[in-house]
Amino acid sequence: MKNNYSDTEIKIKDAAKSLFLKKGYSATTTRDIARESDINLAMLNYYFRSKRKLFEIIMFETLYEFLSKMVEVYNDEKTSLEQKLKLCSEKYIDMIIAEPLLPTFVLNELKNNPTSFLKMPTTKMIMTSNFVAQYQEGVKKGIYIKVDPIHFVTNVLSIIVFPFMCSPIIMKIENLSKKDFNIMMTKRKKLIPAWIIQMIKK
Amino acid sequence: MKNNYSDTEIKIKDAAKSLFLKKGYSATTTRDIARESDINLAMLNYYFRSKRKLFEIIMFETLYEFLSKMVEVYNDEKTSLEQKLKLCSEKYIDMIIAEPLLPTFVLNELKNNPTSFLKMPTTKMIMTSNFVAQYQEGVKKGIYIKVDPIHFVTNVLSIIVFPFMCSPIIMKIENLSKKDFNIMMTKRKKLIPAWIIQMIKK
DNA sequence: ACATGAATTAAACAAATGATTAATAAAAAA
DNA sequence: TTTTTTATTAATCATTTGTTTAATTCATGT
Repeated sequence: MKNNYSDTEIKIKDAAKSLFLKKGYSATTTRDIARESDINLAMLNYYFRSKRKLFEIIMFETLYEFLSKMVEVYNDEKTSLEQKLKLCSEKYIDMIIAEPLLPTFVLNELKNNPTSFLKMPTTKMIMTSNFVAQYQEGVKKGIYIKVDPIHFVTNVLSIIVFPFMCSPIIMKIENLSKKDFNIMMTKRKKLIPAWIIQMIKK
Repeated sequence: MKNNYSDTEIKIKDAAKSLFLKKGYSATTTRDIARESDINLAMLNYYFRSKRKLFEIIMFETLYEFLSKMVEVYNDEKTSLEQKLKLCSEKYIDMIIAEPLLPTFVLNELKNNPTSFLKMPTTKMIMTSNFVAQYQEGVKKGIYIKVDPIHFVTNVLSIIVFPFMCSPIIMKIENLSKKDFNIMMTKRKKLIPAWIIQMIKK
């Protein structure tokens, strides 16, 4: 079996992703990427035509991977709402601990270029997911407090993701190392589902 | 009475703040700022010595203003915890509606330069505020569920601020205009305190 | 009115940056 | 092997960008 992607092409993409995540699009230069990936500067344009094109490919792939993992949990037919809450709290936090710069990067670059999100097929799927349906079912049954599902979904995501975006602040005011911070986030994995349930239960 | 700040100095700062918020530090050029503020390019260096210095002044002032407003609510001796929740939900949402790019800007630039936050005197004050004390009192009385105050504070801020950072996504999946989005956020002003109370109440 | 210092301007500079070119090396096809 | 295509390199180009300079205008105090 032969590899479709050349070695250098992957090296460029890996280095570029790492740099874009760390410094953002504008602060990352093509020479940065060339140095980090240890390739000749011209190879970037040879494989990707332009810095912008390279960025867009990385942005798309990153978004796609992220959203796929989300929809996976939200649309599982076998799990209950409470199980889903536990699962997504755990999965997302693990995910972000593994790539802590991702949320800020995505939301920041999205602000400048919302079109790239429009292209994502999985985007709108969240509101029609099994997760939302189960919540609305619970509302009908009188178990859960009624609120527009968008608020419910937003709240869950807020409580999971936002702390990571604040990590420099939290680490500063609590005198935490990066390791300590991750321990704190790991503790949240169990706390969040309980909070959310408590929040919506009648 | 004479003005300490020259007209052009203010014009530069206003334009620079607007551009830095919109595009970030790196994507904003000194010529952008000169054009936007309708001043000669050299005036930027004349008044602020460098783009970086100008940025740091704006960053400091913006952070200071933001944090001052926060501490103001958190440390009010006259209000109860529940009143504080209502007040800060209302005040912060109004604040961010007035300047919606602020949270993403602050958190994003902070990531690259956490030192600027260290300089803020008000930073650590949050954890020693009356707000936190009142929560811990409630825990002692057995009214509230016990949890590390940092989680409590983080949750409140998450639910208030994060939706704004997601505004492009929310607007896309819900087909909202900017006006619609603001209406949604205005509705949250009343919902959030109820959610938080519900979340911590035994 | 005049002199002094501050404010403003156009022009220029040096470094950085995204991209291209032309030559060379490596790999694949013939 | 020879030919042809693909990959890689160093050098270069044209802009852009942050900053400075030197000349000019404006304001203020005398």
